[in-house]
Amino acid sequence: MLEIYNTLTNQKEAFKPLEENKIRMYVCGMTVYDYCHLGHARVMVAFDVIYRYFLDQGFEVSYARNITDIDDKIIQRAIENEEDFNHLTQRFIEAMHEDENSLGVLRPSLEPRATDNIPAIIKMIETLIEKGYAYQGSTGNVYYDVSKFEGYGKLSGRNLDDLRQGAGDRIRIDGAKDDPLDFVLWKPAKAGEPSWDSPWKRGRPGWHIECSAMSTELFGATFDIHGGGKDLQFPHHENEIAQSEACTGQHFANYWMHNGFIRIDDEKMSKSLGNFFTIREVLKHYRGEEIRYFLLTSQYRSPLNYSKEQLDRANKGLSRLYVALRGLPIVAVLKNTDFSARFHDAMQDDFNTPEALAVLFDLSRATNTVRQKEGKLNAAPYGALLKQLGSLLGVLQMDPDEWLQNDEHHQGLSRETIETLIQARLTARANKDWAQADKLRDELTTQGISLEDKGTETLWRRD
RNA sequence: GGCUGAAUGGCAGAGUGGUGAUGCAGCGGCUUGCAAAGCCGUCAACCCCAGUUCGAUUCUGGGUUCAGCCUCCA
Repeated sequence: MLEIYNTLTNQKEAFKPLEENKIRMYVCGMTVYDYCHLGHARVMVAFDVIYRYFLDQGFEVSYARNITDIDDKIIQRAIENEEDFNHLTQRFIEAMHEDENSLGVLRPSLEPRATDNIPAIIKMIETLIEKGYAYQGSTGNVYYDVSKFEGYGKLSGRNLDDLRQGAGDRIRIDGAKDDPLDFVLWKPAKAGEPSWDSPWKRGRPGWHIECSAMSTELFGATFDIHGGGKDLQFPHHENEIAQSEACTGQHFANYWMHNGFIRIDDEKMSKSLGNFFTIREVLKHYRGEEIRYFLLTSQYRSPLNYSKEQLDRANKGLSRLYVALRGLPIVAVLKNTDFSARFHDAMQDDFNTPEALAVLFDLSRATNTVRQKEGKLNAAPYGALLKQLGSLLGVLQMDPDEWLQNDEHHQGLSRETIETLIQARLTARANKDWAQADKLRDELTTQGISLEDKGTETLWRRD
């Protein structure tokens, strides 16, 4: 039975979709005014694994991950760059898709964009005004009146009094608002800013409303899963609930899933702290699959510290798994094993990927043992299972030799030179000229090439 | 101040009321011309103080420390 930790109730719950066999999942995606960093990579990969697992379990999955392509920061960045805002957002959407490809992330089934859904947004704001949940302030902004919504704070475990008290002087008292906690639904445009016609002033939507409008538009008033980074729990998701439930009068998402942060030196990685690494920066030194593996070494809700050492370990861990697969013929998968059972138990326990990876290592050991004792042919079904389970995590799908010989990041010897040196060494070995053979091997070792003698042939890999 | 969540071996990171995580690193062996890889074995942990229990790292209470949210953030 699949259990998911639900942030709404702060406990693991048995997962039951609204419609049998069908899952509707909405995840808050990127605001596209800059390159994605590792924090974004974590959301992408975490929900990608969840998506893959649901698909593997035979569900029909509608997975929507929105793109916020209009907001204050986008406008500001466009002005700084002297660039049309559509051009800016298009650039970073393309960059995002490149990053996703590098990480082996499947494209969500839907990628709704805020600017494509302005009519749905306006419609929802109108309904909120009609129902008395929203009002237009003196400056022309349309605000959501949090005091009208009874359940405000239920996702983040707060109440209005706590919030008002905790806010202190951090929240500016905007004269146009009835309550400092009210948030903006529609914002009038300044001259030259991107804007849309509306029943109010010409302007643009506030940040939270797009997700309410688009998820409701795509999935209806109630759907199965709503996800995103932990930092969106408040206020973004809290506000989404307020907007959607006030508008439709129905329960919004059933399961809320929030992934933990990436940290640098035990501190949250974030744009405001300036301590972030973009995905493409890290890709200069490590491969996408290494980054992906690194992200899977901790459960998605736990914090995860980024360091070079961790990425190096990811490389070693993956090498161990790929070594087990190396040279095995392609055959049918081993059936009904304890390994699959344990793997699925781990995944069904709120997507426990570290535990699932542990199973892959046990399985690789079994593969190696069988290979040593009974030969390649008998080991192959184990390898096939290893690769199949790996596919659920989005790893181990490359050709093992290609992975181990890693042509992506080296500045050393070419393949041709390596092969030539290996041939020369094989000749020396055949003549039992160990001094010459060792000299050639040392030469390769200093270039970061490890050799493995297997009978009459020699395998090599880059460290 | 309010609200969350954490504290596990040298490092990373799961999990459990009583024996195994797993990976990296270390140590011994098998294997190898010697290595590498692999296999076998091995070392080693559960923040502190009470309580519940035959037994607690795991449950309860208190404490300490850390991280996050309460302001844009994945």
